[in-house]
Amino acid sequence: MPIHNADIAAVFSEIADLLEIESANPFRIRAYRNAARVVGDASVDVCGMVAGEKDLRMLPGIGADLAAKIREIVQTGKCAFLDRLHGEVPPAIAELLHIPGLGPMRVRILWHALGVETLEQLRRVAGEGRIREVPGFGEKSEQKILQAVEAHLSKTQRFTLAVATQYVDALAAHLKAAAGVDRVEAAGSFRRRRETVGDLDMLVTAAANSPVTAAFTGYEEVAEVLASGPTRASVRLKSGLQVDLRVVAPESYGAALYYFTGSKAHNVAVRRLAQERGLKINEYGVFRGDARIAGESEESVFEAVGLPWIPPELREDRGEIDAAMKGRLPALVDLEDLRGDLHCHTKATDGRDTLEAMAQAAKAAGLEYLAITEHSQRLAMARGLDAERLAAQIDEIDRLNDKLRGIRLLKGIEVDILEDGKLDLPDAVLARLDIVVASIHSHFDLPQAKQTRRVLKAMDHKHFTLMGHPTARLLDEREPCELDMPRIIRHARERGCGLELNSQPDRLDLVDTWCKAAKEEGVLVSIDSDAHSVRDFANLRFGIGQARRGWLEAADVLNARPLAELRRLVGH
DNA sequence: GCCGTTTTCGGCCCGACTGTTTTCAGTCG
Repeated sequence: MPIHNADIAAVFSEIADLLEIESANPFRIRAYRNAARVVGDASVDVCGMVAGEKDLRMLPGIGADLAAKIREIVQTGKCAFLDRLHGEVPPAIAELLHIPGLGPMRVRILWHALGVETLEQLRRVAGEGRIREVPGFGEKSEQKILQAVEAHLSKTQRFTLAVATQYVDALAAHLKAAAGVDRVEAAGSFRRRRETVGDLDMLVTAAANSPVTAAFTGYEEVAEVLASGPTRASVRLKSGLQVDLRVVAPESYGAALYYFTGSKAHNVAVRRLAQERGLKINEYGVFRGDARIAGESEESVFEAVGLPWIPPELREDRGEIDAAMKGRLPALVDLEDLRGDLHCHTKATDGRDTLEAMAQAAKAAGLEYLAITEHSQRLAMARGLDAERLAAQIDEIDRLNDKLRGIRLLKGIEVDILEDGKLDLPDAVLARLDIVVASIHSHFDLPQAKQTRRVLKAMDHKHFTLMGHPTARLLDEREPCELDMPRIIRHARERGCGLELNSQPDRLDLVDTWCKAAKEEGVLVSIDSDAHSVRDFANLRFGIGQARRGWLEAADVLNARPLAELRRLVGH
C-alpha cells in the first residue's frame, strides 16, 4: 500500500492531539500541527520524495527530526513515537478534542477524574450527572458537553460552496436590513473559496449602537444561539451550519476582513512578519505601539508589512507570502477570462436541454465556444451514444453552427475509459471530433498501479484531448481513485494532453494542489461546467475558485484561449 | 520541534466569550 501525504498528515495530527493532552511544549505541538498541514497540502508526493532520496527538509517546517519520522512512516508504515504515545494516552481520547468546548485541559481532567477515554463514556457520565461534580465544571458545562457529543455522534458535516452560497446570500440580506449596518461580507474559508466550509464567518461593519447582533441571533433560520457578545456572536442554523458573526467599526473593515478571512496559518505567518517590523496586527488594525497605522482596507494592512495585496484564495501559507515578497504573485484567472467550455451534455443523453438551448445559454454566459460532450455507449444509464447516434449528432451540430451567431459549437464526446484503458468508441468516429474528453465512470476502486496504468494507456490514444474529472471523487460520497497523480501529470505533458477541472460543486476535480502541480509541469487545465442543463453554466465560478486556489493564471487554462488557438493546441 | 539579513539558543500571534470564578483559565477562531 502506498503511503499518501494525507496518511503522514494524519499521523502528525494525532501526535499533536496526544501531546496536547499530555501538556507538552505548545510550540512542539504547533510544529507537528504545522507539519501535518504542510505535508497534507503539498503538491508533491512525499512518498515519492522519500523513494527518490530527496531532502525532505526542503518542505517548510520540516527539520531533521520530522524528516526522519516521515521516512520511517513511508518505509515501515508505522511511527514508533506515535506507538509510544499510545502507551501513555488512550488512543480514542484524541477524538474527545473534537467536541466543541472540550480542549486538552478539560479532556485530561475528565480522563483523570472520571476515567473518560471514549466518546461513549463521555456521553454516559454526562447523562449520569457526574461531570458537574468535577471541580472546574458545572451544570451548564455538563449540558453543553452532552449536546455536543450527541451532535458529534450524529456526524458533523461540511457544506459545499454552492450550498453555503445560498445561506450566505439569504443571511446577508437579513443583516443588511438591520439599522446602522454598513457592509456585510462572508469571510473565512468561504471567501478563500475552499471546496467545502465547516462554518460561515460573517463580517459586518456597523455603527456602535446598531442592533445587528440581536438581528442575527433572532434570524428565523437560527436553531440555537451558541454565544452572543457585543462584537461577536455564534449560532447554529436549523440546517446544522454554524455561523459566526463579527461586528467592527467601519475604520477597521480592512483589518477585520483580512483577519477573519484567514487562513489561520497564513495570518500567523503574516503577523510574524509584522512583529519583525515592530508592528502588531489584530482585527482592528495594524499598530506601532499604540498608534494605529493601517486597517481601513485590506490593501493598507498588506502595505504596512511591505506586501502587495494577496488574493484570498492564495492565503493558505503555501508559498504566497514568499511569492508576494518577491513580486511573483500569479495574476489569477477570472471568470471573465473563460472563452469557452469543453464539457456539457444535452437531452440526447442525461442532460435536460436541447443543443440549441445549451448553445444560447453558453453565449449568455459570455462564452464564444462550447463543446458538446455526451456520454458514450457504455454508460447505458445515461443513454450514452454509440457510434451511429454520435454521427447523427455531429451532423446536427454542423447544421446548427450554420445558423448560430456569437457562439460556436464544437463536436465532442465524454468517452468512458474502460477497465483496460481502451476508449469506449471506435477510432473512426472519434477522429471526426474536435474534443475527446475521456473519463472514468466505473471500476473506481482498482489498486493504484492498475488504475494509473489504465489512465496512462488511455492518454496514449491518439484522439485523447482531455482527462475528465481526473480523480472521479465526489465530495462526501466517493473517495478519489487511487492514482499516481504526479506520474499522470508528467505523462499529460509528454503526450500534450490537458486535465479537466470539473466545476460541479461536489466534484471540483482537479483539486487545487494538483492544479498547481499541473501548472508547474506546464500542463494546461480546462475549467469546464459539465453542464447538464442551461442553469449549470453558473457552476463555472466554483471551478474558477478552485483554479485560483491552485495558482492558475489565464495562460494555464486551455479554455481561456481563443477558438483558433484552442484548435491548434488540441490538434484539430 | 523549527528556525536564523540582529540569534545555533531562545524565541515562537492575538483577542473575545463563557463559565465558574472571586480575578481568570480554558477554549475558540
